[in-house]
Amino acid sequence: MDYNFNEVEKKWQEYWRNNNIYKVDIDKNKPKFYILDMFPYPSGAGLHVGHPLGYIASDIYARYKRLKGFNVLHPMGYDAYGLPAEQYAIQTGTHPAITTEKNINRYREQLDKIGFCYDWDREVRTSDPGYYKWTQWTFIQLFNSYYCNQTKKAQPIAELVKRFESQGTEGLDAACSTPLTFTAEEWKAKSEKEQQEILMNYRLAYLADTMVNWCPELGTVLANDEVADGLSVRGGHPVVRKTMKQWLLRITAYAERLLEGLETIDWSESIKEVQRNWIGKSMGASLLFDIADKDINIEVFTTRADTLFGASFMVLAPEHEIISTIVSDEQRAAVEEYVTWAKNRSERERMAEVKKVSGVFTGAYGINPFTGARIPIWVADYVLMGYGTGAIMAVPAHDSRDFAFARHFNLPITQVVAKPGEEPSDASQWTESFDAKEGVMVNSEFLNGLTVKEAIATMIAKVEEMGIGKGKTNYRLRDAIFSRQRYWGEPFPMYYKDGMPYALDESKLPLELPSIDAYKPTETGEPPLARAKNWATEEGYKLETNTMPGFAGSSAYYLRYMDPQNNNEFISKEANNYWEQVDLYIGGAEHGTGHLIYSRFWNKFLFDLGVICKDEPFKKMINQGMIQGRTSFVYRVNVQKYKEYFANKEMPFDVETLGTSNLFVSKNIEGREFYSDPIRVDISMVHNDILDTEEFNQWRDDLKDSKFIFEQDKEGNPIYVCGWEVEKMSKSKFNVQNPDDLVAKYGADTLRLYEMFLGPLEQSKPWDTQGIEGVYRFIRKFWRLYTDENNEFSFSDEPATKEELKSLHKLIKKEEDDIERISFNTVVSAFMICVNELTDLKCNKREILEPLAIMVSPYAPHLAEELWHQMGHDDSVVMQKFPEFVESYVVENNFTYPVSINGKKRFDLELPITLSPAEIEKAALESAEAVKWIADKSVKKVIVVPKKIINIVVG
RNA sequence: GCGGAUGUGGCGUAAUUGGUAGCCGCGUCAGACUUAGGAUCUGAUGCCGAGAGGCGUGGGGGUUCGAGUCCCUUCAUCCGCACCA
Repeated sequence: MDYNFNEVEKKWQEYWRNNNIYKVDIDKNKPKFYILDMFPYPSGAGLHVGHPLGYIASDIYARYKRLKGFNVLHPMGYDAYGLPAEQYAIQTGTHPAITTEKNINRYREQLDKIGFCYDWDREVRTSDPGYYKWTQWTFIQLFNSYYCNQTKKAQPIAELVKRFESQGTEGLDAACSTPLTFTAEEWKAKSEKEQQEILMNYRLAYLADTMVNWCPELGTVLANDEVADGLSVRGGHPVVRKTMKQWLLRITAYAERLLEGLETIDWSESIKEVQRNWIGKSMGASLLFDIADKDINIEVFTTRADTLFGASFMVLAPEHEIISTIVSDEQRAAVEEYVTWAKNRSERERMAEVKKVSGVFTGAYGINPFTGARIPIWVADYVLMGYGTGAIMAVPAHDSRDFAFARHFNLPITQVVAKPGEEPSDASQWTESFDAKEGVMVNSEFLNGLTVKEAIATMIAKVEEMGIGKGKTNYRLRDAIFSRQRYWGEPFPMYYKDGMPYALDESKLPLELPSIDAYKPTETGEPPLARAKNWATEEGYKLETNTMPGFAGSSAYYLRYMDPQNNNEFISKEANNYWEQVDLYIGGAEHGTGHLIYSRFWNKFLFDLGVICKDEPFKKMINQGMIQGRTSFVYRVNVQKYKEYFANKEMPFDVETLGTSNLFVSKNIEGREFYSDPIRVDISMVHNDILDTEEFNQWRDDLKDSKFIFEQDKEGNPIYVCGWEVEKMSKSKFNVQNPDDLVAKYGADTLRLYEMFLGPLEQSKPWDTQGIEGVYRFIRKFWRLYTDENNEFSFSDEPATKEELKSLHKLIKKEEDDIERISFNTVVSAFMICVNELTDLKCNKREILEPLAIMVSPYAPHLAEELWHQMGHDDSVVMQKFPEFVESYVVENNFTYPVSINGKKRFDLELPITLSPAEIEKAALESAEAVKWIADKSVKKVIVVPKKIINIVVG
């Protein structure tokens, strides 16, 4: 009988809970450390081994920091609003709160079994009224704020009103939907409703008609990051474009700060790049083109102002409002047809046909402001209304899309940039455009001879001087659509009066989610909340029936953990000033353009309000990789293919007599890949890639008479060998590793260690079902260090030997070095080495084993706690201090140098560690081995790297 | 197309950051204890070679006394964005 992890783990989990070991409070005598996991959405499927990977890593880091004397905040909670519970509610009528509660309890049970050190007193749930009160509160603040581009921060909308009253829009530079100009008098003359409409143009949370991603299947709109390839990310339902009145958050106001802030935080380069792309800053110019024979002009945006002389046509997005004004009578019918066609195409169709060129001529012409040339204006859906001005000047010679368009419709192509080192050529003969921003300008009047970079600057200066354009920065980032036509989400704290939205008084918060009789839209197509009885204020004004999206509740949850029970303010100054921000955030990289950018935006807004003290929410972030499944396959013989394959050959087995429906052939039987179909098989029936055929027969009714063509192992025994592939872990692929099963079989500590041992945290890797045995052996070996052959604890109080100390000190150094690099797999290796060494040394000394138990406690907390108590301590190992690094972990006084002759290692030389480089060199050259190797050659050079290597160059 | 990574034994990986490549583990092989082993323990295990020795970090080139690590080039795989003017 050796280590009984079941008993031990249960005992200490109870002890930790009963003694509130992991409770944390503000303690100004200690430095703080805030380490956070992305909180999970509690789905019905429970956890698989991939989920706890990041949690285990953060738990180890949190425990380590605590041993190092930090006051560690390490909380956990639930992102409780989500579509699955609501879909389930629609189907079954079960209130999503009930489903969610059930799932949360299951999650909690699973998490507890792994032995995390969360302070559960700080748990938050986004669907708790006490929590979403502050989500609603933040929304009201957004509604009541505008963004001043001069002070570069959010300011109260009341200040804007005062400004309008005294000076109108004079001198105003604020983020807005459409630039407006009016005087103070004009403002005062407007009705209340008109004024509210104007303010809506500036609010950070505003209501507007927008093109949205409408998902008919889900009955709601989705944000851009919730749509991929024209399908909803959750559920994979088709998404169409549609204009609807929606709440939006003016995140675009913060584009520049979101971009700049990336420089100040310690995130992976790849995720920063994802965010930079998403923000998509590009600097260019906006230019005005007059329209021939009309008294209007069109504004275009370009990053290539230098190529203006090469603009041979213009293109408008199909949604561009000027189209109907400029279109000629002859072209009107064709244009209208095209616009209608373009508008009705789904996102998916559009994406699938990106390469297909389509468009129509409007019959109108723009005027090149420099040459006066008339250039035709076209409408085409490759120009997007949502970016820039929805209109472009097309320069086919230097833009591949314009080039394709010009080729298709036979429009002129004019070269204006000469490739570096080449003479200009006839652009109409080109097979592709020259898009690079290099080379020298040609055919461009005053720009000729300038480089592209110079030409851009010169052109912008010129158009600014002429008053027909100006330098301008554009962002790809769009305002975030914030309305969802669903039930299971935060209600907006807004009501409607005279058709305009107003915020509820803050004292009315939280506005609780009402009960309704069914969770789907009303017959008239209104959102589910319209079903609620008396969904109106006390005065009888109608309340908003949309709810907030999933990212609302997750955008500032990390702040609430600092002060989770505070019912009077979002977060107290005291709590925020102490905990400041998240020091280490661990979670998946898939939230790069969603949660992680919305959080940064909310954080910056709350910072502007003065509610919090840090401008960025997450100082350092680690993105853990995904754990993939390793799917096993069996191969079912396809009789037809089999007969075809062996048509002219002798058949190795007779399919007719063996039966034709469930005949499986082992992986390495010759020709198998040509006549069999792979079928996924549950990994629980496969050991070391060998199928347990009896279990397989009992797996499903339709397989109970299966027959097998075996291959032979080395001893000639018949075995059925399965194939395998790395895939996403999922129930339908029969490759799910359930943490509960693993905990039951090997214990939580083994699971924790093994998840870390699997490889670098940030890398995606398949779950290797066999490797866990090795870690399990290590755990038991560790246990045996502390126990004798009768499984009794026994320790010696003798002083440790140099060798034993060296082993321990090496481990301390390794653990301290690697944990800061979040390289836990190498630390686990170091533990294994140390335990192997100490086992060989038969070490049972207290002096070694006590610090060792403390050191292992972040990784295997249950085992460590048991050992600690068995050594006679009353307090928890969690509360101990990490052993100090002993500088002289190299205990010997000698150092062994590898000596190389001409870069080739020849022998080892042992020298005192105290020698200077010159002395080392001298000793090396005089050594007997060196003399032998150098022989008659002359020594040209000696390279000495102290404590590393000696290299002698001879010739 | 643009951007970000990553390439090391049969497999997962390591390498003191430019200094003896392959630590630790899996798998495999051999041995011990066993009626037995999907148990436990011990040893071996990069490749070629009987051996001495040779070859080895995707390929090619370079810098260096010395390169998995730095530079150039090329190939392959994965991920993200994508008609963004």
